[in-house]
Amino acid sequence: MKQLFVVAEGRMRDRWRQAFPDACAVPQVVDVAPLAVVARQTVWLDGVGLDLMERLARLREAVAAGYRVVVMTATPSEAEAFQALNDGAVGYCHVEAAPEQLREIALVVEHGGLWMLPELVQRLMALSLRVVPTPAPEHPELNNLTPRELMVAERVAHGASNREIAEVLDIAERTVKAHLSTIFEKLGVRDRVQLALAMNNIPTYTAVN
Amino acid sequence: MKQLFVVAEGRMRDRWRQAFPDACAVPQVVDVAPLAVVARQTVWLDGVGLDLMERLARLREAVAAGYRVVVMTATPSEAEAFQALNDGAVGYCHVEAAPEQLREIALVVEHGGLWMLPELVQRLMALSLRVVPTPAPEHPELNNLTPRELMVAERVAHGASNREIAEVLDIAERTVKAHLSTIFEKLGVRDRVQLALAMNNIPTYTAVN
DNA sequence: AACAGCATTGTACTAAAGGGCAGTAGGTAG
DNA sequence: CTACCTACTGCCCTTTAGTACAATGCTGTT
Repeated sequence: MKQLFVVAEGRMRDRWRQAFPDACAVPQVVDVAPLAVVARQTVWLDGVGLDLMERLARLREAVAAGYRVVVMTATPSEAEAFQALNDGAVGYCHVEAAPEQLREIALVVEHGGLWMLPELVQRLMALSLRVVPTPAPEHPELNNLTPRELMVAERVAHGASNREIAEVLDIAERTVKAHLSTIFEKLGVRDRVQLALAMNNIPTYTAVN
Repeated sequence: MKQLFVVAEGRMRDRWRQAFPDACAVPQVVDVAPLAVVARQTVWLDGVGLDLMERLARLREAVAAGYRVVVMTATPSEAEAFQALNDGAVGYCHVEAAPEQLREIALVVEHGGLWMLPELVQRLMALSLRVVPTPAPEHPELNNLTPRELMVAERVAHGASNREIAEVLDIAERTVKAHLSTIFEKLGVRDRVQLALAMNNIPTYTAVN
């Protein structure tokens, strides 16, 4: 499988050459699109020297042309990564990635996989969990809370300490604790952290082990 | 690379056997963990017959043990997929996937890639874009966290206690605290509750009432 | 070699959090 | 009136959380 490197300066980097001896560099995808008799070829997009819009345009062109596109950058950024993958890229890596790394990436994307920096994968998933139709939305047990308990719970849900809550509600700190104890039991959580997460519809996985 | 299939019923499916003639089935990952002399082995987790919590527990065990985990399901769901990948899985597919497909997936994950149903990839990206571009609540300081610190922070963000984190990461509770102290300072939060909220992009009000 | 950053852990201590027990007080349903 | 719920609070105690100070080992870089 031949690799196509799209570079603004039209220059191949040594690492790419090391990774794929028979790779070739092209200034733009459109130029080679007609030549791509073999469908599903992999295109490596070097964004260095291009601004955001230009890069995006190149990416879309390549994707539209039916290529598998891996976006390379000198300054990996979360936002850019997601943007790229969202626009059809199947990989996002550093321009200076090691040759072995490049070959790994090629292998992955050529077999239908997605490749990005491990940290980004984590971030991406964490973020998605917030917007995905929450499987456990709205605690029904919330209705079992008394008005006063709800006040306390809401403040904990926003990171307030017992002392702060006591001050705002003008009650003793002991009372806040008393409310919290019943709240914990009613909602089936064990401490204020889990309460805060539950109040914000964020799942907690600690019950096991 | 030998494939491990974790199944509740202890039964291999024909398709798996076809894809990997020398694969073996095990009832649970923990049972085989000591045998895994070769690091980074791939584990296929069949969740059929298990409830959500059980599946999650198995997944975490396997991930903690250092395996690459592919979660298989009979009823693919967006939420479950993201959940699984968020908890460290690197693949999510159908239990009845074709043998060729399984081999593709194995290849992808063994080379550091991520594999999931194409539709899910689209959905995932579309969803992330809705939350990522918002520069306001984004914590840029998150990039200042070291890998280890990030691990701890993630767990706290899911409601884990120091002891639990220490157990999972196999370090002293004291070390967890040490990491947390640095995290608090780096992210500008004062305790684990605010950290958990910050990690989930939930605003905190403590100054005002 | 010297140095910085990361990861790790210990002792010891302070401060929150959380719970058990007990008691007061107001309101409401029976 | 009695029983019950909600709200509130005290004392005392245990468990977590979090910090201060100190130290070791490893891994890169200069």
